[in-house]
Amino acid sequence: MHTCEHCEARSFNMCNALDADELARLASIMSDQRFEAGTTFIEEGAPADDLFNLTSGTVKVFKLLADGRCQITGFMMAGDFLGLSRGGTYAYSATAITPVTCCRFQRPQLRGLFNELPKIERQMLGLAMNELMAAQDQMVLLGRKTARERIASFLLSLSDRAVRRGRPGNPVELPMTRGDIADYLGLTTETVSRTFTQLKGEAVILLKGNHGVDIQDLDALVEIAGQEDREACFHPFDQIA
Amino acid sequence: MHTCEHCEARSFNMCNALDADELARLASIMSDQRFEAGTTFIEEGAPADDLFNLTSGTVKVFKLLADGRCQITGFMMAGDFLGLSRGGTYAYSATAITPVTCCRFQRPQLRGLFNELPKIERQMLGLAMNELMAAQDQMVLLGRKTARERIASFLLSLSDRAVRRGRPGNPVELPMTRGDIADYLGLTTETVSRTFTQLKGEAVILLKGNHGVDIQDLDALVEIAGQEDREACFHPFDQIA
DNA sequence: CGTATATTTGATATCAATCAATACTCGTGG
DNA sequence: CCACGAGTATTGATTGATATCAAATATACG
Repeated sequence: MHTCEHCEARSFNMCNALDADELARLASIMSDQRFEAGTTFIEEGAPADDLFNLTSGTVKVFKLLADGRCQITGFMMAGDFLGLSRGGTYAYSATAITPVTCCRFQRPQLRGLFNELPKIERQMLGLAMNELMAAQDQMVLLGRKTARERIASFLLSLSDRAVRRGRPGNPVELPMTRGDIADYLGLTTETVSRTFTQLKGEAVILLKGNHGVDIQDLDALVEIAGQEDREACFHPFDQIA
Repeated sequence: MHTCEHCEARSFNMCNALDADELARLASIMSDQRFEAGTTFIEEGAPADDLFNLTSGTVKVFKLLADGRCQITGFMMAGDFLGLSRGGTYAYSATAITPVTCCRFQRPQLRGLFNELPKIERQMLGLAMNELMAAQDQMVLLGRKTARERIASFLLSLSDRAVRRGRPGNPVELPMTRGDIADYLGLTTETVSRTFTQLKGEAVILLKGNHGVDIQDLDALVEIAGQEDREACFHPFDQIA
């Protein structure tokens, strides 16, 4: 019997809003899946047959322009949903940047479940609202922040996210490459690297190899980021009604 | 009796998914409201007591940084919802840029209605998904497009939106100022102006005073925008399941 | 009409992109 | 265990797109 032991306790996800029967019903229509690092398992424009709920690992969600320019719209982790579609085709591409495990739902079956369990719909609405607010923060970052502010905001948001998931907020783990960070923040690899170096020189951070950052002066980092409200997750109702 | 005669027929909104009884129930908890141009009726951080559904006019939704930098995250029109909150306070500010009429819902009452009419929840989920996809397109624009591409994309998206609302797609109406456009596209007033002038010089557009643009060469504009998929609105289920 | 506001246009500055090496990391096999 | 190599990151020099600063027009509104 498939329960949700793999859904991390603090993660804001579908499972923790359902009772045992409902979980069983949910489990009956989902299958576990695993992707190697580097696997692109959702391609923008392809038929959107499945919906995924990550249980471990990190995924980059991105859109490409015709000439290859890439904008990463988010890094997805355990608890996050993937597979938003527009007119039956995926609205973005998704690539595993670490090995990933997830639950796969087939759309027709999920459709039925939605009618059976309105709770799930509410939960999804809450998740969508959270994503929407994160998207708005990212628009502020991309439209109006300097490279320095972007990097500081990024580190803080990764740290907050780790804490929310019950992990230490420091040091910050960076499973993605500098290029991925650049594609997420609307910068280039070189600018990301230079900015890290600069913050290191000011003793605000310490680089732990290529995939870790130790925050040495949190106050300074918050100051640099331009202290917008730190992100938080609430019950769906908080956002809508 | 309050019906939805003011909800524009082609607009993707709550009312057209409900039957007469449900509409009446909805009407019973909402009140009409009007705002003059220039009125800021939602302030980021203020207690989020109300939710608004626009019936006419245009509203800019924005976030401010501490030093006054502004990012407009969207222009809202008839059918759109306003009042997203985070922990009981509004997540953004909203200012009418033309005279605006809207329906106001008080949260506690709306909360009850949600439990009564799950349809509304599904409709809201669909709206949220559409907004999320628009937000992702905007991230691509802000993170990776040139000023020229941003202006072209903006004009096309306003045109599409007008068509979807049953209005002519050309000429494009621009109720907002150059400064608003700049704050939406992550540019400055001057760059917006220069880019309009440039496109006019290439006979791609024709400026009709300060608040109108005639698209003279649609193909060229699409080409400049970098032809991502044109936006479209679908049934909520299309996006989720 | 005249005044305030919004827009356009011009000159210059600047931040980040680009182009170009160099250095580091990490996995692999000798 | 170390050397190699491919990918990844850093650093440097220069360019370039857009911001900034500064007038000059145009538009809208009382």
